[in-house]
This record gives sequence, structure tokens and C-alpha cells, in this order.
Amino acid sequence: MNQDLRENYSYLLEDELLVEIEKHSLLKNYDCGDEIIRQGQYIKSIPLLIEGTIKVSRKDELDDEIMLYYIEEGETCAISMNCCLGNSKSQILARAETPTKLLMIPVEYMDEWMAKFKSWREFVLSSFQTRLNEAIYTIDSLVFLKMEERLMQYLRDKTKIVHDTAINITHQEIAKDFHTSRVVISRLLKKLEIEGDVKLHRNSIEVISL
DNA sequence: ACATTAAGTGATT
DNA sequence: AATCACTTAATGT
Repeated sequence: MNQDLRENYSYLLEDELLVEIEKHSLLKNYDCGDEIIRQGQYIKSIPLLIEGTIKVSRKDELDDEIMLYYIEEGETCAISMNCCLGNSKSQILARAETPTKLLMIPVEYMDEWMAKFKSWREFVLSSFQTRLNEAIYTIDSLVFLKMEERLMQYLRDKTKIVHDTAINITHQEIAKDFHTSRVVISRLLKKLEIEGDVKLHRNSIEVISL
């Protein structure tokens, strides 16, 4: 029946389950740029990607989109599963990045399959895990950029106080001020040094770009 | 020379 | 980002 399904999922999901999926899912095709899931919409089936790439994003109060992540072949959308399970509105917007082929699985089967098929349970769980990890990573990097700016500001302020471009301070002491670990500060400072904003010495930091 | 403390790094969560 | 574990560099005794 469905060659594509087998190609992408046979190593992940057991045969019996694949048959079930074939029986109950609906094959859909999208062209580049097509909206698959709109923000605020209720989701009644979860997508299983067969071919193509989907960009998942979120719109803020204004109109600009914030890209959350991509879904590629052999993956599913953890957020849409979450919406299904909670029967809540979609918080996200999914758009086909390339021509896309996917299977829509009606929500009703989620529960049944979760109980019946170990492979399905693992697949769903690992999807959640992967997604969550990526989300954490994304958030961290945003905070990280803020930290770098804060650190630079902090150093500049210090030079004003000391009336010197060289500040006598250890990474550990800075870490305390920032409520973070010494390792994090060391890494940030190292980066600033590579970027040429600062010169590092033992027990002191020289601020280059004031 | 040896010990102590500061700083750098990679891997993991 | 945080933490661990470990290495390397600088300094003091």
C-alpha cells in the first residue's frame, strides 16, 4: 500500500502498527508555503511526516514569526500531540517549507496505540524528549546572548569606578555577582576576548572596547 | 619542588 | 545554562 510509510517508519514502528496507520490515516500533500496548522485552530489529527520539511513557528502580538523548530522526515510534531491530548487550541503555526507529504492520524487512535504498541509509546515519548531538549537549548542561547551583553556592561561600569581599563577581579567573583557559575563566566569572557572586546589576565581583566 | 588557587575545556544534563 | 571532572597556568611558601 504505502511504500513511503514503510521506508520511513519500518525501523521505528512495528508492522502491526504500520498496518493500523495505513488503515486509519489520511495522506495529505502540501506545496511549499502551505499552512498545515494555523495558530488558534483545534487539532483533530496528528501529522506523521513522510516527505519534506515543516517549519513550526509562533506568532507574537505583532505580526512577526518566531521560528521554533523544523520537523523532518520520520518525525512528528510533539506540540500538536500535546494539543490533541489536552484537546486545546494550537499555540503554533505549521507551514510546509518544501513540498510535503504527510499522514494525518486521527486523535482517537492515540490512546489505543499508546497502550497497545510499545514502539508507538517510545516514538511519542522520544519525540517529546527531543523537542523539549531543543526548546531548552533555544531558550538558553537567548538568555546566553543577554548575559554576554550584561557582562560587557558590567565590565565597562567597573572601569569607570576604578578609572582604569584594567579591573582586578576573578571570574569567580563576577560569577557571584551574576548568580551563576565560574565556568559560565570564564566561557563568556573567553568569547569576549576572542571577539577583541577584552583581554584576560590572571586576577584581572583589561577592557578594550569601552 | 610542592601546594594552592585561578582559569580553560569537554562532556553531560 | 549549570555542573562535573579534569587539565593547565600562575603564584606563593
